[in-house]
Amino acid sequence: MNVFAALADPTRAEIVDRLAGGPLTATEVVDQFEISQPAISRHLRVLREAGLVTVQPAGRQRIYHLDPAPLRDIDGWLDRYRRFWSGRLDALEDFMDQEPA
Amino acid sequence: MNVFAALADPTRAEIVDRLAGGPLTATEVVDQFEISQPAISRHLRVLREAGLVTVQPAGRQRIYHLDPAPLRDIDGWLDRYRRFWSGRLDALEDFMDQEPA
DNA sequence: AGATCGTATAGCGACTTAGTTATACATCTC
DNA sequence: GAGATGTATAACTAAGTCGCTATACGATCT
Repeated sequence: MNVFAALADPTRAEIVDRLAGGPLTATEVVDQFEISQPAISRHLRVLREAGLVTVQPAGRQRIYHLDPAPLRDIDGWLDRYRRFWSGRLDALEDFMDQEPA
Repeated sequence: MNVFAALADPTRAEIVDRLAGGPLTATEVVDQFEISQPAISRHLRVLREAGLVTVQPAGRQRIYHLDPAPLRDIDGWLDRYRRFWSGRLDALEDFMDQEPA
């Protein structure tokens, strides 16, 4: 559901990162981390529920693919804030005119 | 610390959204939500610790400003994934053409 | 069919989180 | 200085999360 929550866990963020390099089976993901297979399975479930990955069954294996849609959503959400760092000086100035404690 | 974790809470995400419209005192933030003042105070603390807001004391008030730096960081992190939705067919192909062991 | 493999789920414990009310504390007003 | 105001912290509770081990279950192999 909440993509930010799904990405908040460092293990999950790293799984997403690895899947950016191409699909992986569940076991291949397990092999890249120190934690147990059930723990990875659960992370994959959370990523699935967040829409960040899709599964393609292949016999007894599950091939996990990155689904970039939620990341694109975040990119869109960031649009509201880009003015703060995209060279609009008035926004920057607006942001700057304070005395940090 | 973890910006994603800070943004995972819907109340905090909305506080960030409101601060994009300009600085607000703690009380002004409290007035925009149904939850208690201490709850908001804690959310503001989390946002502060995540670097998403800065505080400027003004007498007994605290003026909270959005700090876009962590959002810019997310924007940078997304660079690794933009190829997935920015129409580059070779990247898509790159992503498709593999046969996991 | 029976064993094995790949993966998911169940159930538990330790820890964290988000809310509450009560209270502390500094600042302002009188 | 005394009271009020703005904000943060403390103490607690309910609920969620993340790890583990044990186990279930379908797919494959023999």
